[in-house]
Amino acid sequence: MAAKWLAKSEPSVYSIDDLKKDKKTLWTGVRNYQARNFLRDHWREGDWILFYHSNAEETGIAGLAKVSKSKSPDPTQFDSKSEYFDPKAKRETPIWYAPEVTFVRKFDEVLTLTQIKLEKKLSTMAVLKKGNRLSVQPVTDAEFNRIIEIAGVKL
DNA sequence: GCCAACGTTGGC
DNA sequence: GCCAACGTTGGC
Repeated sequence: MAAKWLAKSEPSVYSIDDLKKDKKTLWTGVRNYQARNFLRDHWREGDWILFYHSNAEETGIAGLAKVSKSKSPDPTQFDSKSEYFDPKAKRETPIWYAPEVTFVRKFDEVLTLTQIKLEKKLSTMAVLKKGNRLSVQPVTDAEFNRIIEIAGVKL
């Protein structure tokens, strides 16, 4: 069965609307080892992604995407002009990974962090843990299904 | 803009 | 390997 993930992005940097417009994108710029391990070792083609807007006017889950290509090295680590450039990374030994992510849909309304906090069935979500800054987090089937239900999405 | 919580760096 | 200093994340 396909795994489920939550991935954070600041909408001022890259929003669900940007993904809708682009249809797909490489999930570049993750520079945290724990998050990197999820991207490199666990994201598989067909996995679901909850697109989370952080540092936003409306913080919360803004839509749905899918992993369309896994295990792809993040090209920005090799680009000396990129803010994500990593001089330690070599093409034959990449450090950072950027799976390709494809737009599925935008929620009619953002499922806000406030709503998530109020929802009993979502109380287990990693994103609610105090001080959890991980930009990539696993989501359980139960959590995912409840979110989809609240958002009124039929898959 | 503030600041708590966390991850990373680097001296020892 | 310890840990203080520093930088970043992200909610508010």
